[in-house]
Amino acid sequence: MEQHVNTAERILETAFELMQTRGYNAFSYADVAERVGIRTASIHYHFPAKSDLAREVCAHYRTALIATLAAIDRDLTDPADRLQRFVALQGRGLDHRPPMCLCALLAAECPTLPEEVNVEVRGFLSDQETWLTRVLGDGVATSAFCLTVAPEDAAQVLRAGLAGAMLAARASNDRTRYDTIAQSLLTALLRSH
Amino acid sequence: MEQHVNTAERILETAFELMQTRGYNAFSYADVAERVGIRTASIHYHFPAKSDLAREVCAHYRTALIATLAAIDRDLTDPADRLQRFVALQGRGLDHRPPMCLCALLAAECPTLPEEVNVEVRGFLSDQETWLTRVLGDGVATSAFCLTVAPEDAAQVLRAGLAGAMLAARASNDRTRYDTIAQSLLTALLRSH
DNA sequence: GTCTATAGCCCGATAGAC
DNA sequence: GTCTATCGGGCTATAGAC
Repeated sequence: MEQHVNTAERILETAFELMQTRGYNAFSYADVAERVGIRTASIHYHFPAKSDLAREVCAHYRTALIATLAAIDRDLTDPADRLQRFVALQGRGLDHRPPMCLCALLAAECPTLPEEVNVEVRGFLSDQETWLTRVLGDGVATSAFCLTVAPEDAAQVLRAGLAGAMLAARASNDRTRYDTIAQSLLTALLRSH
Repeated sequence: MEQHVNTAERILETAFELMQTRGYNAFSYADVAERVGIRTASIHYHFPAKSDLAREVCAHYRTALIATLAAIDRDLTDPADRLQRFVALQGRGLDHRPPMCLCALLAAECPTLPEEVNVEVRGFLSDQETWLTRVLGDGVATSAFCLTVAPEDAAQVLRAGLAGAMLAARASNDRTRYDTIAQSLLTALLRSH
């Protein structure tokens, strides 16, 4: 019988939380089943293979990322404000744990990931860098700030720095590390006139 | 009978290469045994548990890192040159694969790592940031360059950025990405007078 | 759609012969 | 020190009852 709250959705949400904390290789169908309150065989009904589940988790949250970026564009106009909001949203970790971007975690596992998941990871990176490049370019065009490198290079530096900051924050179990590094990074990248 | 070339050393070297490419969870004693040309039981003789092997791999290469940093200090005096050398050495990947720092990879697995390995990962981060802070501080003191943030903050930004750059390079399977991001990062951080 | 049961594999680890 | 043999467990995945 179909659950009142869609089972596939609950599986996706649970798998996302596990992947965001443990990555792909270190979570199992048994972990998901236990949390959702079903058996592993039921997960296979909705997602035949683990790679299917992981791919759909990525696709689901890439869509959410795109929506988040669109919301930033809608709510704020100043490029510097948009960047601050982006940094802050990335910094919202699960519960009270350090923040972690699914994309950054999976990037570390790339050589052992199913190719279809790797495709999503590269898409994640591309989505973020495309948006960052545009916002950074806008900032230069409107003289909101100036850059010492090209917008597309600054975008890659910013995204890489935030990913490294999340890893450092989780490794040292210190949430504040992300914010410290993120703000220093913005200070170093963006110059007011 | 003891091997002509110490078996424990060969195990350590092989385990290091596997950990640098796959991380901790995705390599097995079987992988190491096959490459070294022995049986898994023989590895257990030298390293009783997998956590023992991983800890010793980390300790071994932390020592190598310290030696490398000391060599940079010995060979070069200009702080900017020292930073460039640091970036270049980190960028030397295995074979023709993208560069990857053992520490950055393991940081992604922290929540699933044996605590004794986590201790080494934090030590790795600390070693690098201590050295970078000193070199960056030297650069400011000798007016070789100036910083827009405190040396300890710039050190964290630099290390995080390089870690993120390695992950991006490996995810997109593009070695040049590391160099591009690293140079942009240095350009943004260091200002000449 | 969810279950029980199980296949088949890989894993880390140990016992004991040599 | 290295081997063979094996244990116990976790994993992904499937078959088939309900």
